[in-house]
Amino acid sequence: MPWSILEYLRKDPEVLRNSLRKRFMDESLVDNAIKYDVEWRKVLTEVNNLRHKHNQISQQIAKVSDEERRVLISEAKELLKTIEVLEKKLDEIERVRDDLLTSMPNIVHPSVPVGSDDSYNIPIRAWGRAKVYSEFLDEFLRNTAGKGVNMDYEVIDWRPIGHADMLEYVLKLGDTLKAAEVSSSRFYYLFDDIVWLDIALLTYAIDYLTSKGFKLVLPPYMLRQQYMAGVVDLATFKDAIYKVEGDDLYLIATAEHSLAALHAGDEIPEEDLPLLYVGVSPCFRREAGAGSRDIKGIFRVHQFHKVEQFAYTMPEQSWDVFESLISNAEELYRNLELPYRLVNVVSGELGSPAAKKYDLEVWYPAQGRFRELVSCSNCTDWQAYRLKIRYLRRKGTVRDYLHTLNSTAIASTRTITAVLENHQKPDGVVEIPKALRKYLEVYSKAPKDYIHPAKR
RNA sequence: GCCGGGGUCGCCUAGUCCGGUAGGGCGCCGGCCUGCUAAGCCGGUGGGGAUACCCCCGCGCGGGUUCAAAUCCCGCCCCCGGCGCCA
Repeated sequence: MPWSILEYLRKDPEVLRNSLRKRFMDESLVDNAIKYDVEWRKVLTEVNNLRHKHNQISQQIAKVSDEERRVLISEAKELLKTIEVLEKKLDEIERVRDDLLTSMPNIVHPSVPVGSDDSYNIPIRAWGRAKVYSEFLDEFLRNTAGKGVNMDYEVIDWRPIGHADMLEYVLKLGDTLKAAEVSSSRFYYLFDDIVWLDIALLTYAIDYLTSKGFKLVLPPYMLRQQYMAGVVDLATFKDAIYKVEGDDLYLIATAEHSLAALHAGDEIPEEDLPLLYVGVSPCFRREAGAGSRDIKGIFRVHQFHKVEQFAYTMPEQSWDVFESLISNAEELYRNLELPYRLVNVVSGELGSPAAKKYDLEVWYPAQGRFRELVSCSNCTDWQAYRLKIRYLRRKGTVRDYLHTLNSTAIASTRTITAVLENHQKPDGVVEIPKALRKYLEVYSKAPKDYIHPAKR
C-alpha cells in the first residue's frame, strides 16, 4: 500500500511539511493527519478484536444445544452493542482522516522553484524570434534575458492589433457579443476561416502524436463525481467544473480527466507501460475565479477544443516521460512558428495533483507579454492512488500505484489567438503557418495561406 | 423508460431455492522432485491493521433483517436480451 503520501505520513512526515511550506499552505495539516491516522489504527485494532470475539461466539452457536445457544446469543447481543458504538467512532475518525489525506496536495519535486506567484517561475529555455513592439521591449527583456534565458527578437515599430479585435472587428470571423447574449460572456460564435483553423489545429496535433505512437482516444465528455474527484482537487472542482443538473455527471474541463479515468481500478502489467494516449475533446470550464480577466475575445472561454497527451508510467519512468511530453508540445509550437519560452512553474502556483509543472508560454506581440498555451504536469501517484490504478511487476508479485502525466498538445481557441497576433502583418492579413497547410488542403473552402481582413 | 436474465478471490466456475468458516479448475509466483523440459507433489496468489504469532474486512455498490448474509428484504450501478423512444 505504498501511496507516497501515506508512506511519508507514517515514516517521514517532515517531507510533507516541507512540501506544504513550499506551497504556502498550512503545515499543521500533516500533524492533524498523523493524529487521526494513529487514532484510526488504534481504534481499528480494538474493533477488530471485538469482531473476532463476536465471530467466535457466532460460530459456536451453530454447534451447541438450545440452552447454551440462548446464553451465547444474549452474550453476542451484548457484544454487538459495544461494537456498534466503537464502529461509529471508527467511521467518524476514518472520515476525518480520509478527508485530511485527500486534501493533501502532491509532494513538490525538489527541482521546482519555490515562490508564491508566477513572477517567480523560472524560464528554462526559449525558442523563436519574437516580434516586439518598441514600447514592450523592456517588458520582453525583463522576462527573457532578465531571467537568465536569451530569446531572439526583432523590434517592430507598429503595434499589432490584439487577438480579440482581430477576430471581432478586423477579420469579422467571431461574434462574442451575440454569444454573450444567448449564452453568457466567455462564449463565442466562430465562422468560416477560424473554424477551419480550429479543425486544422486539432488534426495537426492528432496526426503528430499518433505518428509518435500515441493511441488516439475520443473520451466521454462527462464523468461521475467519484471519478472527477480522483483527478482534480477541490479548488478545481469549484472553479472549473460544470455539473449537469439531475444526474451525477460533471462536464470534463479537459480530456485529461476522462483519460485518467480510463484505467480506474485497473492493474496494468509493467511490460505494457508506458501507455501513451492522445485524447481529443471539447473542454468546459466555469472560469469562476477569473473575474474580468481576458473577458474580451476567445483567450479564456467556457468551452474550447483540446488535443491532450496523457501517459501512464512506471514510477521510475515518469520523469523521462515528463520531458518527452513537453518536448512534443514544443515541437508542435515550433512548427506553428510561435515564439515561446518554457517555464518551470513555481511551487505556489502548482495545482494539488502536480509534483512539477512546465508551462509553455507564447509571446503575444499585441499584449507585450508571454501567455500560457501549454501546461505539462507530472502527477506521480496522486491521481493513481485516488483512482486505484496500479502496475504489476514481475508477473504479479509487486503491485503498486503507477504514475500519471498530462500535457496540452493544442488548445484550439488559445492557439488561434496566438496565431492572430504572431502571424499578423501590418495590413491586418494573417499568414497561416505552413505546418497547417496539409490539414487545410482537404477542404475546398478552407483558407490555405492567408486569412484576409473583412471587406468593408 | 419498461420487461426478463445476469454480476462470486486475475480468468472460468460451484454455492443462492433451504442463512452457519467461499469450494474447484485455469493462469501466475515460490518450493520440492528431476540430465533439461514437461508432468507430478506442496504452499502462496484481494484490501487493511499488527508484524513473533495472528486478526479484521471482502461475493457489483449502499442500506436493512439476524447471534450469523454470497444466500433473505429494500435502493442504486453496470452488463446481456427484448420492447419503446431516438440523431
